[in-house]
Order: sequence, then C-alpha cells, then structure tokens
Amino acid sequence: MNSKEIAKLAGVSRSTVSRVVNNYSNVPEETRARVLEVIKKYKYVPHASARVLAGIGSNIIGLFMVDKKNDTKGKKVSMSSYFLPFISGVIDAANKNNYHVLVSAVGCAEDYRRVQEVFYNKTISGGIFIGEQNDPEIEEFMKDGYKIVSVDNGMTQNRRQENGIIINADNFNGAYQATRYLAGLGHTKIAHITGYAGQFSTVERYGGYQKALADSGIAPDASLVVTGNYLRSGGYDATQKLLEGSGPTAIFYANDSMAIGGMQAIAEKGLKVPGDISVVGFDDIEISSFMQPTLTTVRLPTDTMSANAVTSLIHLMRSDTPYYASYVIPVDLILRQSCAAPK
Amino acid sequence: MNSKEIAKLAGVSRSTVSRVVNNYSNVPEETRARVLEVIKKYKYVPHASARVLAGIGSNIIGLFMVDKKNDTKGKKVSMSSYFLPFISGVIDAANKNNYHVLVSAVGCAEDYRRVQEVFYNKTISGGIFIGEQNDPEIEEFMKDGYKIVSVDNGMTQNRRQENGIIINADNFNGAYQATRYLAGLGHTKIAHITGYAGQFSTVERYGGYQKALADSGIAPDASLVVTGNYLRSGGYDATQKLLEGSGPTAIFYANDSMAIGGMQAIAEKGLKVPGDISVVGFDDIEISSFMQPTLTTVRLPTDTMSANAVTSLIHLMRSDTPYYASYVIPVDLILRQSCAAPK
DNA sequence: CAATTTTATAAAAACGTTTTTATAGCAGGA
DNA sequence: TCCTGCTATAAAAACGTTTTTATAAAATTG
Repeated sequence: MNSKEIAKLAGVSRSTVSRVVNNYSNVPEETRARVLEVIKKYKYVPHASARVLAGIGSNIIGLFMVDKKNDTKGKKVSMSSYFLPFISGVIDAANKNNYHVLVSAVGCAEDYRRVQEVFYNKTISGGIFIGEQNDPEIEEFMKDGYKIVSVDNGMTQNRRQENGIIINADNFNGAYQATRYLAGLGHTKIAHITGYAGQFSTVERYGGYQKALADSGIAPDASLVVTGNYLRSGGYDATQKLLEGSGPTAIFYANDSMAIGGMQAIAEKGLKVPGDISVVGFDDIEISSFMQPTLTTVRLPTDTMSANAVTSLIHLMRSDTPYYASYVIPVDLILRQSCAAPK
Repeated sequence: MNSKEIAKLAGVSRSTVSRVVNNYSNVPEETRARVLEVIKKYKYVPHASARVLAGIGSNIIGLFMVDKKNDTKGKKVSMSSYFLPFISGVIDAANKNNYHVLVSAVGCAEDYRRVQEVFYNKTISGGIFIGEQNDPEIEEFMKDGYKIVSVDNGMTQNRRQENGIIINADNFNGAYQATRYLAGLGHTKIAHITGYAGQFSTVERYGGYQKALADSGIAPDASLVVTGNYLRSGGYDATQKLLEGSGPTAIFYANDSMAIGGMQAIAEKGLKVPGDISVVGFDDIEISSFMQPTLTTVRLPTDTMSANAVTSLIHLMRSDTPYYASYVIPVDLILRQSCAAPK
C-alpha cells in the first residue's frame, strides 16, 4: 500500500495524501478526514526510504560504543559494564523524540568502515560515540560535517576547533572527592591504581587524586601509584604488585572493575576490606552495590549524560551552523561499606 | 557525490557505476578499475535509502527487548541483566553478516507502535525479539509476513502455526539438572522460588524442578514453593516468606536476580550460604560470579542463542517461503560456592 | 564473408515519497 | 464587471539508486 493507492481510494492526489500525512495546514478538514480514514483502514505507513530520499532526512541516530581495550581480533567486542545503562538511556531519550537508534560496537579500525558507511550512506543523521576515543576517524567525521556527540571523550583538551559536542563526567572532581574522603578518614598512605595509560579520564582521575593529596597535606609517594588498564584483571595484577611493597591503608581505583579485581587480590592476601584496607572505585556499575562489602564509589550520572547526549545531538542535527560545545557533568561520591578509618 | 557524478567523472553511465558497485560480472577489468578509482578518490558510498527504494532491501535488522515486568509508565525501560550479552552477541553476529542493528526496548503497548513503524515503513527487513512475550502484536507481525525470530518466547507450545522462528534455552532441563544436583548433595527439603507467574520459562523451570524431585524420590511439598517474579526484590520477599515456615536446606531460584535478592534475605536472617542453606540460580548473569559466595547457577548460552538468532533470521529473510521452526538450546550447570551438603 | 550470437554499455523505467509549480475556482475590491 | 488575490489541489520534478530494455560493436559460426 503506497501513497498513490491511498490517493486513488480517497479520491485525491498523492500531494494531498502527503500533506495530510505531514500535517500541513492547507487542507480542509473534510478532505483530511476522508484521507485519514483510508490511511487507517489500510494501515498505510509511508516508506521510510522514500521519505529520506525525498529529502526529509533519516530519523535514525547511531550509537557507537568504542572499546579498544579488549582483544577483538576475530572475537566479539566485549562491552564495558557501564555501557548498558547508557544504551538504555540513549534509546529511551531518542524514542521520546521520535528517533530510532542503530547500535554498533567499535573495537578495531575495521569497524570504523561500518560506522563510516552509515554516516556516508545517510542511514543515520547523527551519531553518539561512547567510550574513550581519540581516534582520528571521529575527528574526520566531525570535519566532514556529520553531526556528532562524543561522550567520555579524550579530545576535550586539544581539539576545540571541530564541529561537535563533547560530554564528560567530571573525572577530576570525582577523584578529588574520593581521595579527600579517604584522607578525611585519617588515611595517609593512599594508593592509586590508574586507568589505561594515556587516556583522558585516566589523566583526569589521577590529577584529582594528586590535588586531593596536596590539599590534605599528604606528600605524594610514587611507590603508591600503579598503572592499571580499567580491566578487572588489571586491577587484580596491579593490586598484587602494590601489596608487595610498603602496604597502603587505602586504595583509590580509577574504576569499579579494577576495584573488584583488586578486592579479590586483597582477600587472597588474607587482608580484610575495610578492616585492613579501604577501597574506593569509580563508575558505580551495577555489581558494585552487591559486592561484599558493598563498594564505595563515584557515581557516573549515566542518565543525565545519555539524555544530555541525545538532546544535544538533536539540537545539532536541526541547526545548520556548525559549532563546538563541551559539557562537564558533576558526579557524586556514593558512600558504602568498603571504607573505614585506618587502625 | 552520487552515482551520476561518478559516472560522468569516469566517463561511463550510471548503469555501469551500479554494476561496478554491486560487483556484477559483465564489466571488463579495465572499465571497472577506472570506475573504482573515481569512487575511491571521491569516497563515494551509495545512498542507502535509494538502494532500498530501488528494491535491494534494507540491511538493518531490529532487536527488540521486551520487558514488561517493570513499571514503565513514563519511566525508562530498565533492561534485564541478561540482555547486555545478547545485544552484544546479536550486534556482533549481524555485523559479521553485513547487517546493522536497530535496537529498541518494548515496555508498554505504546512501544509496539514504534516497532510496527520500522517494520511497516521498511526501515528494517527483519527483527529479533528477546524476552518473555506472548503478545498478540508479535503474532500479528508474523501473520503479516514480516521476518521474525523470537528468543525466550512464551509461544512455543500453542502457536506453532505461524511463520517465524522461536529460540529457547532448555529451561526444563536446566532446572532439572540444578535440582538433581541439590538432591545429589543430600538435600531433601529443596525449595523453589518461581519466576513471574504464567510465563513459559516459569512453567518450564518449575516443571524441571518437579520432575527432578520425583526422580530423586522426594515428595513434593507445596509449602516449599513460593511464587516470585524474576526481580531481585521478588527474590528477597519470597525468601523471607519461605523462611518463616519450616526451613528448607536448599533453594532453587528461577533466576539469578532473585537468588541474589534471596541471599540478602538469608544473610539478614543470620543464616549462612552454603553452610545453612544451599542456593542455585538460573541465567548466570555477570554479577553471579562476584557474589560472596559465588553463585552456582545454570548458564544461559547467550552467545549461542544470539548467533543462532541472527543466522536464523538471515535465512528467514532470504527465503521467500514462510516456515516455522523452534530451537531449544542446551544449558549447563555451573558449579560454584553456594552449595554444600546439608548438615 | 554474411549471419548470428555475445559483449559492453547507454538510456529509460521504476521504486515511493516530498516539494515545487501550475491551475482552476471563487471571494473581495475598485 | 473585471481584475486581483487567495484557496484547494492536481500535476510534475526531484531525490539516487537498481533493473530492464535497447543498441552498437565485436566475436563467433557455418
């Protein structure tokens, strides 16, 4: 069933059907009603591709999850735990605004071909990237004028020139709060397991940690900082390494996954959390509130961020003048059971 | 940049460009090379909508997560924990076959309008539904000839007539294995917290439990069966209720979420898992291996199921003769720390 | 070497919309 | 009354492909 047939059945022209479908004003009530009746009767829904082709633009946005920390050669892209609430939030916000969401994962360079395809072939009219990215491909897309919102992005600092929107959690402040909290409990030997080396969030969280130490009058101790990688296994390994040296009384992990891996290493060493060692994470992934003890952590406001991403993108897609914007979303420290004053 | 311009630049006609793009055989090597060069130079990618319109069919499939257990009035649809690996698996399998995935959540009747839209307007050429569904809407879609694979579906029994594919985990056998395992450890007072009343998986898992009791020579005890709802809070409530009566020495929960809620209730009662009560779940969601103690459970083979769903759907989309098929995927009992012999 | 088949490729039709242009009918003003 | 401007709507053009049809040139056949 197409608009031509509907037109014939309603005794009007295709143009009139189109005007009714698109709710234009210049069609008298009587005609409109007649057309709508036929549309309803035959369950007519305009062909999406035909509309896009005619210039109305796709109502699909892309959601791309960038995760290159994992080995993805031939294997499937494993999604970071904190992606799920994002996906759900983005879909929800998009649907509310009458958009559909095409979801894809980007794990290796080859995957960018697929992303490029949907941008170039006009399947989507805008895209949201989530996850650490400082990939030239995304810069390229922005330069080409495609509408892009980048969440948790590594570019904030250096590349303010492009056309696009960047949304980040306040990594620095979250780390600062977490570390200050530990210091406030009386800890002075506060260790830090960092994120993946070189990533923006890693640098920011490390920076917040350092500033908090300084503001608390605690001298930095290089032996208490171990490079991690945001993975559970990395947290486990880094913690083992850390516990070989002069023992800290508290550890601030750059994310929850590593904290969970670390707690396992701590337990295997025969130490108690928080009795012997206090632990703080970052992200507040679902598992964290079910650990024993439950994990004190910095909550990533995923709902705010996903909703913000969608509305920003829609704004970007509707405006024709390119512009840059950067949002930093505040975070909260969630107090649970994994911290205590040092003995 | 469109095919007309490419044609002009390469000194050929649009038809030839099309034949090159689609890798048809009847174009000589020399011409093909010339056209490909221009295409590459100008980064030409054929307009997706134009191709669909011309009859080539969309290369997008829909992935619909059905979850009506939660209150979704105005709120966002919260996704069940076991959806994430599915999404990831489906996207991965689809991408391997050159399909993109449009993801949507279905929480209320209104959401079906959105789903209907993408089917009717030809945005997608097939769809996968995940989650308990016995909704007339899906039946309707199947009847209308749309290509559909339904995973974890409630229809298996009664509606074999439709055109579509149904994939289920072997719920009955999983529950059977779990219960037999508990009986094998020496338990005789084995309780069961069921899933959401009326759902197919609930019935099957309950059935497996009953059969295992019978095969183990244990008389069924109605006071040891409590109706749950697949939610964490439901597991908590049901367990409290259960522990008021004559105490069981083991509990088989119809899913992990309820088992996790239940373990909390058990701990609050001052009882130990597995010392006082053994616990088995179902699904093997990510959290389960991080509980203290780690949770013995029945693993849902999500990878197998998602890959199976995609390949089945592609098969369905490519064939023109409608048919019905139903797959039951075997499951495994994963032994961890939450079970022990009764005192 | 003429007749026929095959090959290469151009031109045209089709897909289903939206948007622009055109036109007929009619109301209002001079 | 005649012109002007507005309303309702039809017709046509445009969007960018694929597919079908047509045709000229080249190769093959007897």
